[in-house]
Amino acid sequence: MPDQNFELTHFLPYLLNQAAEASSLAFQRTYKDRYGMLRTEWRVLFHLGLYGEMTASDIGQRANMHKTKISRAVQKLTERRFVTRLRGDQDRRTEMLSLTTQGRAAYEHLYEVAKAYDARLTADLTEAERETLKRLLVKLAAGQGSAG
Amino acid sequence: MPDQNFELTHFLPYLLNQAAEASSLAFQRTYKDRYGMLRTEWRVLFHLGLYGEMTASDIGQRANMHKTKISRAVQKLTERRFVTRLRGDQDRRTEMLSLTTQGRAAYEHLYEVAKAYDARLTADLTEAERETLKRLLVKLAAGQGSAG
DNA sequence: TGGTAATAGTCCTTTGTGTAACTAACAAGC
DNA sequence: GCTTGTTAGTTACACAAAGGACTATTACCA
Repeated sequence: MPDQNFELTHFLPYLLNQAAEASSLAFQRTYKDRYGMLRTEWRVLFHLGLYGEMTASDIGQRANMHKTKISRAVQKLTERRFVTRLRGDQDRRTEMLSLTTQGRAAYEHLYEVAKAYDARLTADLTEAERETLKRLLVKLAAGQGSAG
Repeated sequence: MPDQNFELTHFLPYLLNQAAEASSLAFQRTYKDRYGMLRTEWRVLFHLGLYGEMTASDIGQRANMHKTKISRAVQKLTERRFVTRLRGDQDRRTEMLSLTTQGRAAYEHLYEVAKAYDARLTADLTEAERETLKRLLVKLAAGQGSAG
């Protein structure tokens, strides 16, 4: 019989999933209801908004997203006139992605929404806690501890 | 133009998702490769292992899982002889779920694996960090800050 | 006891994801 | 300039997830 000092609610992957799901579920509405976006599309939009023009692969590397996801997201965003694609001159396999005026407007709106939402989520935390939490999450998201 | 002091990598739902995905992906193998389980099935198994017999709805409440997910997970676990169902006497809509000998063996093995994995994930963290991280995640998973 | 509402659990349909195969373009070696 | 290998992005297919509609049973209440 396993010792009971290790609980399911102390198991990190489980906890992370629960927290991620809970926080994403509520936030999803902000971009789904108004812009009909999926999470993948939201991510692409934000990458272009925050970091400027880039190609699909660039986004893939930064966001740790598979290229098929991005391909589909870009397709949707293009259909909805949020993003334009421009074939590269030197390398004609690549497409440079950028926001349209409409896309930028959506991004800027959603940016404020995200910022407010994040602030609300962490409102109860001390500054130190907030800093610790985010630092550790970044670490886990990247190489995850000594598991690397 | 939004101010740049709010980055995507500081946005809590995004971070949580990245960390959850990264940590779950690696861990998945431990139960998928050997027992052919999905995450939902793993969760059901662990609930029964940790907290004893209970019904599908009980698990749903504890794990914050939709009943259809549980229904399917239980079906699979039953097929594989990890779980048995016993129709309730008083209320014949309910089914009491419990682990078979084989199910308990799988649980006990996976329990140790989970414990070791969790320890490895948090190996780089100080005791204080570990405690803070988990406490905040529990909070976020439940009511999420002041978002009510 | 007959009617309405609520609950446990399943089924079905739609949507999203991951993988592998594919096309097109480029790069290198010979 | 051909062959071989690599990379960017798309497409196709199989698998997993999410939700609503459905069935069966129970609870409430006149």
